[in-house]
Amino acid sequence: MPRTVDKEAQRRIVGDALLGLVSEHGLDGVSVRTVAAAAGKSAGAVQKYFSGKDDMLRFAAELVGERVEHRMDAVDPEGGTGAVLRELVLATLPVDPPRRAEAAVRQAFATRAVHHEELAAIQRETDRAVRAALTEWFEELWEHGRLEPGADCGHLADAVIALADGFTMRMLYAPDECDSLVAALDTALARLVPVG
Amino acid sequence: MPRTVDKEAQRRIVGDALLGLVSEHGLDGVSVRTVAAAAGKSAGAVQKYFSGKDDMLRFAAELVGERVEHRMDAVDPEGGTGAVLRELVLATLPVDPPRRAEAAVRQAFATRAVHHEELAAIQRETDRAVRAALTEWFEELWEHGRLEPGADCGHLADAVIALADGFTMRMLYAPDECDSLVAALDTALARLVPVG
DNA sequence: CTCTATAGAATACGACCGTATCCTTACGAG
DNA sequence: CTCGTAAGGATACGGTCGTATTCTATAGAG
Repeated sequence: MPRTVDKEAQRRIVGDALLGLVSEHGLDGVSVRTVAAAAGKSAGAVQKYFSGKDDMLRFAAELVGERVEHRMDAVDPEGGTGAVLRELVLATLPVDPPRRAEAAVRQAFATRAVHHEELAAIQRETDRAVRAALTEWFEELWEHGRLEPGADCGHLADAVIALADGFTMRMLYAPDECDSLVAALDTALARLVPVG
Repeated sequence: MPRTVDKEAQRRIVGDALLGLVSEHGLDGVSVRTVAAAAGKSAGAVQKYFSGKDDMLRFAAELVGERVEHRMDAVDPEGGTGAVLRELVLATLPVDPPRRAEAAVRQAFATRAVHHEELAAIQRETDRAVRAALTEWFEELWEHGRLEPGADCGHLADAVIALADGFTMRMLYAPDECDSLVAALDTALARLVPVG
């Protein structure tokens, strides 16, 4: 067998370049050629790694999912119950350049998913994982009596996710209101999840 | 002076066609030609009404803003305080085909606004109006003692908007979870805004 | 070393894009 | 009625898109 190369590693490099491009210019700035250039490769090269643009987008969307879950796992360290939840949500909010870049990417893919069933399935899978983790976290709180008896942990998780996504969207196109919005988030979380 | 025509009316017709196209295929499905076809006109005709595609998008974005405010004004009739707030939020959620179409359009423009300052300004203006109305509504509640004394009406409005936007986004790419998400919204609203 | 299959670049092709430029038609002022 | 002007259709142009195809060079098996 002749010359070979780690295809999965190359796909990851190209996927990273694609996500960088999306964070800067949205999905509209993504073409096979611009992605290849951003990855330091020729357009012909990326054609060897992906069967087409759709394959590229699907791969990148899964990369985004991985990153979200990884970012939430990284918060886990304990602290005040309310503070941990706050950090859990802030981890995904566009409050600094790197988080803003990632949030812009998530929003771009979520919007494309509205009319793209394959991407929608990936979005739903990511949501399912995040929701499961959050629900489990709430259930632990509940078992320790730090949550009122009647609380529905699943609904609570959905509400926190929606709150995070909603604030994310607004912060993305209104960066100046970021501080005020974080304050609003804090009061909302305090009301939604009254830490025992 | 020769033959004339109501330009603003024509702009509105073309804008409507554009929004219909966006609701079906996203902003990617929008080109001067496709919009013209959807409006039953030739591509050359719409060029007489708009200075370019950007002008067209800007006009359509303002149309969306008008519709949102109009839709919220239409809810106003009184009822149980909690029920009114619920209806106010549900009015913008994609719970049936027409509302889904409008929500998809809003999300598409919000996402483009992330990298398009002109559209972002329009989004912020719409948000400002909605937030002001909601804040005023909360302040009335507060003055009637139906809200706890320390409540920050502005922050509450921001939280409700974020909640609505977040649930909207998720419902758009996960329509099957719609019922469950509405249930989560109800519990979230009950906790966020404890109706006296 | 030789040969072959692959990496990767370059190029080609047809489609669609936004916009500019005609051209024909028909209304309305004089 | 006549004529200038706006309406609106048709077409042209340069550019970019996704993808298919072609070519060269190189790494590894024998």
